[in-house]
Amino acid sequence: MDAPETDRNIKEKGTGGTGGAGSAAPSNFIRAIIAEDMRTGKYGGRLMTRFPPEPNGYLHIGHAKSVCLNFGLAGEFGGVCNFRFDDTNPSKEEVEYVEAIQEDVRWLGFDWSDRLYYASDYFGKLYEYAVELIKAGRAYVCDLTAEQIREYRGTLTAPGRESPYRTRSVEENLDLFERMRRGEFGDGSRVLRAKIDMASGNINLRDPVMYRIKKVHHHRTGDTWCMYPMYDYAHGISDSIEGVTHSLCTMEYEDHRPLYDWFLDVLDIYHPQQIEFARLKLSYTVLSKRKLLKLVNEGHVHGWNDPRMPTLAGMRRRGYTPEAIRNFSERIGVGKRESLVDLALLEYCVREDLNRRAPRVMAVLRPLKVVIDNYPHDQVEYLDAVNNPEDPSAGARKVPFCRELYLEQDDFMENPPKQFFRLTQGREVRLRYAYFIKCVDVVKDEKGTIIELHCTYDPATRGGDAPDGRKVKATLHWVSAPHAVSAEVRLYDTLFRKDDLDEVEEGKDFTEFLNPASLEALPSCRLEPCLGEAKPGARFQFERLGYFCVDTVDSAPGKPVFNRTVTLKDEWAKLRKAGRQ
RNA sequence: UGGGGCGUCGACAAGCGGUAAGUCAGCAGAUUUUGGAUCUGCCAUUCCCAGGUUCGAAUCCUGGCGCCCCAGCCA
Repeated sequence: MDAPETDRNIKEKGTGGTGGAGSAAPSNFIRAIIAEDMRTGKYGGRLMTRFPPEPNGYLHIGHAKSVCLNFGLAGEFGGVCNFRFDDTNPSKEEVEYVEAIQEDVRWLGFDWSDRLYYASDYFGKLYEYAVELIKAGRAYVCDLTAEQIREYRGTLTAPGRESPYRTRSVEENLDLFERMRRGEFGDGSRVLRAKIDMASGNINLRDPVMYRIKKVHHHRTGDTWCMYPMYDYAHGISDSIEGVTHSLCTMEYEDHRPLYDWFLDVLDIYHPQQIEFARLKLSYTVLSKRKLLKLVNEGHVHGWNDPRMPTLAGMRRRGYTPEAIRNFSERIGVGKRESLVDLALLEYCVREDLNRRAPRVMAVLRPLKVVIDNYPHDQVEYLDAVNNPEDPSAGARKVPFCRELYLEQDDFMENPPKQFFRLTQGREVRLRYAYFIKCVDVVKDEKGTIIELHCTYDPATRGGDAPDGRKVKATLHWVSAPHAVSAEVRLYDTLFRKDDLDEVEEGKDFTEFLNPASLEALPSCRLEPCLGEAKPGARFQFERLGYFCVDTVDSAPGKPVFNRTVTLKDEWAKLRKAGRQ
């Protein structure tokens, strides 16, 4: 195998690692194994990993962990990572997925150069190896039905029985296998099996199926084949053909490793090593393609890219950044034990990234009309506002201010608890970048709902500072009523009300724990005028509220729809919540 | 006496015989024109349990206990 060493896997700057001295990346057992193999020259100083998704669904945050691990480690040690679709089961796989998956990995920031492969590229070679195994007396065609094979397999505690077809001659097996290939037999009528050990404690070794007949059109090979190789047979050989050195997969494949090794050993071909790590579990969501598919198919969400989905497509639409996800992948570590990662860690990672880069703007989600009684009727002032206090290079902008404004309904309380230090009657607060105002009157409708506030402002506090040095306890965001842009803003909460959805009691379905309040759409929010022309995908911090991005699907020119990516940390919300309990 | 894996703070996670890193969460305080950000301090005398070896054990040994995975012609 040749070993391209100049390819770069990482488009953007990687996260560093322990490959070099003084790096900050935490160590993990896989990095340690690779470092040791590199040190001893086990593969001639070569490192090749691979990311092998099956194109039968969209990638989710759990896959991101694997992508970051495989591409990240390769980048760190000067190796490469191949992109390979594990497309051995055409009845479940679709081109829609192969395209979406590539887009997701590219978006995450990784580049596989020209190393895009498909297990189906190797169908010919796989067939030849199968013939070789038959000739060596290590594989046979079995006529048992699926049901019979299951019966003969035995149970977890009882050994299996050998198939009556196990002793067929090499000639007969060769003939039958060739005729299987030619399509002479019906689906499910025969399979090719490896001849290993029907009494093995490891059920995977009880003469596993290598090929099954499936007269199904394949998205790449068309109708060339009417039988397809099974994962266990195809995967190790694919790794071997490509010259992979470290084949990383999740823990449930640990029992398959003896089989992975068996095929390569018996065939006596290049032998990569399989290493297993624990798959990611994230609180308040599900990470299994089966469950995600169900959410999509049953309409619990609006597609794979619904912003509430833990798919990369959903998270991207929600406003997550690749940097945040890569950082999250690094922080969670890699181990062998099952663990449930706290959603709060993911949210921390997005906030950390967005805090640095998202321009700040003001947006009022639940508008409450305010009239500044002593402000001139036809006057408009343009006040200076900082775009990002974390980034001076982001500059400043002008924000219009006039007599009629909108404030957030939550920022006014008639009978506030003592911890509430926002606006109330008689109290003075600051309007960000504008003036100190004091509430002098409250207007209600016949039902007693507050519909308007009357305030006075202090002209001497322009910009937000009082020349006499007096302080206010709160600074509120606001928007000029006549200048405001109206837009829909979608607030998201966790998709589920339960943190660990594997802990669902017998007889209950995980969908029973869906959060009915996971989406709240606010149709008429009032935004600062500059937001009218925000481009789809653009991310902002709405001051005091959270990070939002322009929806790429439902926004129209001049009529943006915003998705809340994540809230800001909120002391007041915490106090309120504690007070209720 | 089926096979395999795993058990370190509320959640992740270092540690590899020399006397429990770090991060998130939480709590307290400083600071603040975002109750944001930032900064400080606190948060495992103890590593599933019980024995043993050792001057010394989360790390080694023995025996328990607990959790996860495997009986697709899925991956």
